[in-house]
Amino acid sequence: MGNQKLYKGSLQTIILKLLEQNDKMYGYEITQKVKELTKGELKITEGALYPALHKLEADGLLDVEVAKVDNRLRKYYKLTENGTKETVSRLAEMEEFLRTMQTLVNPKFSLE
Amino acid sequence: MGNQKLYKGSLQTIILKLLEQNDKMYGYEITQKVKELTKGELKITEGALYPALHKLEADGLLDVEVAKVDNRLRKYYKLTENGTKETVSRLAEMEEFLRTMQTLVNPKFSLE
DNA sequence: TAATTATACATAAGAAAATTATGTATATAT
DNA sequence: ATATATACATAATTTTCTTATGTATAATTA
Repeated sequence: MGNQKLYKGSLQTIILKLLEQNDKMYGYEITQKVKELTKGELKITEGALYPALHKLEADGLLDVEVAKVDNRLRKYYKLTENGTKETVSRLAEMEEFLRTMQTLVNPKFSLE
Repeated sequence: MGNQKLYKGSLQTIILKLLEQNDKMYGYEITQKVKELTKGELKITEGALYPALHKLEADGLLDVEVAKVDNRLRKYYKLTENGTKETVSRLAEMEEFLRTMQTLVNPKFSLE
């Protein structure tokens, strides 16, 4: 770690991608899933996650459904129709970004 | 484009990398070089570039040398000794970030 | 059984890093 | 003559995060 600032700007895309794969997830589950997938490399903080989820919902990309499990609250989020479309384009942008950064920092691969 | 916000946090690393390859560069030259290398994908704005250069200099990673060419001012930046060290670690962080993001958005490659 | 950790949500204050707008000035191309 | 390119700079604002704090229940550990 120590490179957390590089992730700035990519949180929404990460959330959308996870929801594309998992149909519905709740906030805490997302933090754990990301920790697991990245082997602890990326830890999403609550102060970043919840505002991001609220924004995606406000923008019409996510629907929310409240559930009570073991007497504890959970908010399940899933992609709306618009969210599904937006996810495709966000992922395309992410891939382009990753390719571009790779060519910048590792010019060996820039001519492929 | 449209994915400019993904670059947030990576500008310093880009600058350091270019200076590692080119010994010394001035601000405007950096913007043109990045535009060229990324085929127009990334356009560094002056409002981002100059404050970033000033910060890197203030942090002791860059030295500056003023020159006058064709009656126009140029500020040439080059890596300090510390800047060279820091560049190595920033690039390592960047590569790790790129790998992690790749596994998140493209799980096909996550088990390599 | 008391205290800590894990689960699960939330928001507010502040920092970092951009965007956008604006400013100055010279050289070159139309 | 005017617009574009070169070359620097900063201020206001926005976006997105970190850090700190708050509430509450469940499970684990000392």
